[in-house]
Amino acid sequence: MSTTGLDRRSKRRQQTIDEILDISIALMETEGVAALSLSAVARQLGLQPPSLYQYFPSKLAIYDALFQRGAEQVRDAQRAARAGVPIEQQLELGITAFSRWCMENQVLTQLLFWRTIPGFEPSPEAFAPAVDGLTDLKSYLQQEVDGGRLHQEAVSDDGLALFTSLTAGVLSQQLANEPQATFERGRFMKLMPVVLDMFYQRYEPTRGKTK
Amino acid sequence: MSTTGLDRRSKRRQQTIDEILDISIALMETEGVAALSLSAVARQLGLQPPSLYQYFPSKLAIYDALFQRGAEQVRDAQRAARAGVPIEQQLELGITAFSRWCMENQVLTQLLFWRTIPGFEPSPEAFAPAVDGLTDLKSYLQQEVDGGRLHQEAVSDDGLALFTSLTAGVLSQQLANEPQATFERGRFMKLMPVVLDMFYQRYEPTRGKTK
DNA sequence: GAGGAAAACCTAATGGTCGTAGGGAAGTCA
DNA sequence: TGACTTCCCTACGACCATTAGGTTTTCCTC
Repeated sequence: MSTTGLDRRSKRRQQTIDEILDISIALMETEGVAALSLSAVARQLGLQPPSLYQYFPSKLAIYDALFQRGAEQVRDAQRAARAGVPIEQQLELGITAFSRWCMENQVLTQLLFWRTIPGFEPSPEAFAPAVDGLTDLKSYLQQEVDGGRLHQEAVSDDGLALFTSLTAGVLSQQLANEPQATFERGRFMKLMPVVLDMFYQRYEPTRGKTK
Repeated sequence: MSTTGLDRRSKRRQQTIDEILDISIALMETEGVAALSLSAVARQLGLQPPSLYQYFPSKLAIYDALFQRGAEQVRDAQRAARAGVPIEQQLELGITAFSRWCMENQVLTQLLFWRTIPGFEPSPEAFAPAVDGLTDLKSYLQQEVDGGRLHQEAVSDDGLALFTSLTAGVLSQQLANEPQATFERGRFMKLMPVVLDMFYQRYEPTRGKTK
């Protein structure tokens, strides 16, 4: 009773914040990630531009919130895809979920994996879920090592860097050269299983010398 | 005699154009590729901003000229590296030259391989040298196929897409996560020979089934 | 319900951006 | 010298992010 008002107000506030982020994403989809305009957001929201400063201290703060949102979403999408699945399938399903999410959220993907917004660097808080994702990846690779499906070296720094490079490469090419494609039909996206396969071959457990 | 004046003038003009491009690159290096400001360029050049429109019809035209310049440079850097070298080394040397150029020209690399400038799409003219580069790559892969060092499939559309994805991936990760590194010391860059090796393994000529 | 605090929103203004219009000065050629 | 082109300028319009400071609305307490 005594807190209903406060709840009500802060709820409404959160609603507005979400709305700002939604509108921002929509605008970036049509105008480009770096072309986000606070005035345009305010216009769509029926507010005057300075009013947005009630919710975000600057334009970069909006990018930061979007970064965090994206990092959380892509992390959770992978976790959801891996939940309740046999261990030896988890890595592949995670990659698939990752790829699909990226294609369906290209704006956020660009923000997350290419750092091209002048002056923007994610805050530690916004970056935390991205670290989670990397930790998840490491633990799943470790599972594969423990299960005898990957060589020990796969979880080394080089192994991880290679893994992320392979996936980021396919993603990067798809976004830059054929962004309008869907996840299913992307010319580059369909290479995702291929590079995963190549990774497994490189870190074959039996004769897994890394040169 | 009669044309000295004209030559003189057009030479001076070309000089100014080059100067504008040089200043633009320098500014983008410190401020970010998307943060290029015509006013700032004019300031450094000792001109008023509108005067730049004598040399470029718009800001995007500057990006276009830079795109072309970058595409030419990276193509020629690779060609130079491969000139007069045994065939079986050309591909690797080309990749090395490519990687080095990209690390030393990150601004242009970003413009070439990530398309993140709102509203910018390279003109066919600016894109031409990039097509050359891809044609070069194709012919060198074909050489490797003919020399019995790669399977026929390596020059298929998938093979090419895979090749560019592998290299773009390493590059992408390096630029996004460790841009201040040099070519020699980059955590991801040193994976370039690794992914090249993986490519050769995937398209081994003897038992080269592509699954 | 009335009073007061806090939140939400506003207008006005600063200083920056790109790009256009139109005019003057300098260089070039007959 | 006179005509023509190129170069550069000032002035302007339309946008942008952000700050300052005032007003209205909303909500809680009394």
